[in-house]
Amino acid sequence: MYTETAMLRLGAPLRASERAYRQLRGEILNGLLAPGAALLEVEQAERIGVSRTPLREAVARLIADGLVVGRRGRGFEVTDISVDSISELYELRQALEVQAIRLAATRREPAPFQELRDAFVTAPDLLEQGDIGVHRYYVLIDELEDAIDAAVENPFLVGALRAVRTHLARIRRLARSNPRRLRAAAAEHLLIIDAIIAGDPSLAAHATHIHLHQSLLSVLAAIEEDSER
Amino acid sequence: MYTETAMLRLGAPLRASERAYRQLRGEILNGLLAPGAALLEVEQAERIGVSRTPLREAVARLIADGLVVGRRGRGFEVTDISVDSISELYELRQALEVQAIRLAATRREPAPFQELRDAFVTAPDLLEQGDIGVHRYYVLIDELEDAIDAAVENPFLVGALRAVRTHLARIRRLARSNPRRLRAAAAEHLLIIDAIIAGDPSLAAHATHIHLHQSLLSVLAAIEEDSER
DNA sequence: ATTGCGGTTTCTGTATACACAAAAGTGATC
DNA sequence: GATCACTTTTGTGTATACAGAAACCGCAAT
Repeated sequence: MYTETAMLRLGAPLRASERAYRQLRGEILNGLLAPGAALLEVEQAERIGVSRTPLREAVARLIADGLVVGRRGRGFEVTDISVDSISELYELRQALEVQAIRLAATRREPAPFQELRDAFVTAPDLLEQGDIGVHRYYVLIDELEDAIDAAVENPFLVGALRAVRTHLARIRRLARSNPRRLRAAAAEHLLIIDAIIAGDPSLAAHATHIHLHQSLLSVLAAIEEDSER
Repeated sequence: MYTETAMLRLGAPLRASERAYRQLRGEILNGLLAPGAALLEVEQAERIGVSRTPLREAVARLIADGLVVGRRGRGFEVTDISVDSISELYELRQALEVQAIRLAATRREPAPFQELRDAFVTAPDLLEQGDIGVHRYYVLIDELEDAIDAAVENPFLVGALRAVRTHLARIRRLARSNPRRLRAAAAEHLLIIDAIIAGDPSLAAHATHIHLHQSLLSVLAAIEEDSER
């Protein structure tokens, strides 16, 4: 029956290892599995509902992602995020994003960025609308990142960026940005987009450098603030 | 992205998955397993002398390293190296090495670089001595890279650099550099080292940029030459 | 009270068996 | 001779069983 094969392809019974990977990754990124949390194979395998073999494969991928480390004797644990590691991550991020933006401004196809420009112009309004607006703003940023990735056309660079963004997702969680910072960030993004549209790699690179500098300062300040309470 | 440093005690027999990983990785890097070569689980497991489970783990790590890709229908194959991918890799490498050198020049502890400087001054002599000298020269470069990694003190950045160097090892194999290029490269390295010792991040960064530009040109020329024969 | 030791338990590392899907081979029919 | 259905083979995905090692716990000795 053709419906059967179709269902097998589309209805997508994901492989168990893939399911385990996505679930664990998601739980780590949204903080459900906190830094330092122990991952025991049998325990996690039962919880997720797969056997140990696919679970091990999932954990191996998480280790490669840098989200999990094997610990000496027993099991694995979720990597923790220190203030130092945030600064270090941003040193890598600076290098990658500046290069990516530079390439995007060089090879740009302006159309998608024109659309994004329009969206970012109205971003400050969005940020007046509370949590829903903030969420929409983050979606916008995702779209910008996707557009940049597409414009860069470099699997190596995009891959490295993806890895960095994985860690950033965790950092954002523990240092929620304030509205003022988000408005400033929107303006910075707008400048970057304009530089890409204008085909000015140097301007785009400098604007990105500044943006990331401010972003790091804001993150560190937010964490400082949190830890004082 | 750095791979698990493995919890192996000295003297302890290596885990089967680790053995499989190292052997396959080595064979891919030195060209024994050529780009495009198929990796069948059962076949490779028998050859290496481990069962399928650890072999799968090894392959998963190779995929994370970007040395192997899962292919359409069946099995896995060694990733191939196109001219395009070399240029792309160098775009990433530029970003990482420039940032690394910049940081090394900022945080430098001059001592190890002083020693390396002395060694690089005599590098041209080394290159007169045929293959043995060339090999020694490559060892010198490894030491320079190690010194930079240590000076950078950034696991994220160093991890990304390691990944890039993995791919570079394969590229070097298929584009052996000529002695003239190596002599020029030695001079370029000397300039970079001097900039680090002088604590001049900007000079070091620019010198690195130039060096990588020349390096890419040389690699592409060598490949062009080879393919014409 | 603390520390050293041995048994117990738990967990990982590895092998293997089974199930299911895809490709290749085979034969029959037109 | 070509094409299509069916069988066989091959290979992956998953579960599970087994072995060895590390942590835990209680007991005893100082």
